[in-house]
Amino acid sequence: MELQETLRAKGYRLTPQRQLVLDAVTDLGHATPDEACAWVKERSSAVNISTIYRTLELLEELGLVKHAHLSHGAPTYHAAAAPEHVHLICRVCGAITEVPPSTVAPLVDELDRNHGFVADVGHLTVFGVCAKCHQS
Amino acid sequence: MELQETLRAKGYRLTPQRQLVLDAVTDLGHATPDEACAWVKERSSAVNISTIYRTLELLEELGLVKHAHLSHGAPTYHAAAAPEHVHLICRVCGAITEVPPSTVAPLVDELDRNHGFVADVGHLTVFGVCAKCHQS
DNA sequence: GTTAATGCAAAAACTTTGCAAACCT
DNA sequence: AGGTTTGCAAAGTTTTTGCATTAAC
Repeated sequence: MELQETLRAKGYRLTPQRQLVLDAVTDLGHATPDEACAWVKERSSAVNISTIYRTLELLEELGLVKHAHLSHGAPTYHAAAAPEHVHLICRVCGAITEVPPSTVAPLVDELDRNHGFVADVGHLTVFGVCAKCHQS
Repeated sequence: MELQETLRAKGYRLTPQRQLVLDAVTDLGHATPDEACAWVKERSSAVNISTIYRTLELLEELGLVKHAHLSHGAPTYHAAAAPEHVHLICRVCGAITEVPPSTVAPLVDELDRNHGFVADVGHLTVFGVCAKCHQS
């Protein structure tokens, strides 16, 4: 689905800024508002930081991006078009690994059956220690 | 283990403020720095918000509290002494449910076996829609 | 008496808001 | 043309830092 169609379906307009912000998030994989802003600045004229915030909020409303609070402070956005994935974050080295949702399918089933809770897998983040750091 | 012993083992001192902050987190179950500050203010003389921040950081270093990024922005702390639990957060009504770690044991095993990733269950948060909100 | 910890105030980081000018359709 | 979106600047939040004073040991 084109960005323009999605926007116009709700009376919004396609602007270069909106396309750029979506491109930034898609290309970066994970991006804070600041990082997205920097990405845009590198390859086009700068987009104001407040526009970045407004655009990310809009894109999230449209379901094109999602956000999670991965690190300390800033929220991290990623494109919803990307295949859903679970984040593994190493607390020692900070590395972010992605694993397929099938990994957590049993958990999702369990929560649904026993708690009536429908988990949003695309938003799931597991903190811990990665293989590399666990050796030391 | 007493708070005082734990502190002194590392050359730190026990102060009323530190005891109060730990009490706040323990009693509240989940608390943002601001909420902990309010709790203290209600039953004792006020503790400066910067002291709250410094104390939470210290208590976390000592392993007495842990934090997660549950909501938008503010980190949420909980006592490490409390039994470990997984947080289920409903994106519709905001309700926080706690479930025992056994629920996610299969997932934890899987991540360890296939990715060498040792998950920190006490820090695990699952976003989704709770039973109540899912009906509508 | 030493050294660590607190409170205060100022700064830093992050996010939101109002409004005139510019742009999309 | 008409309504939406942007950039700018200012204000709001949340968190951190420096330093003199106070308190723990």
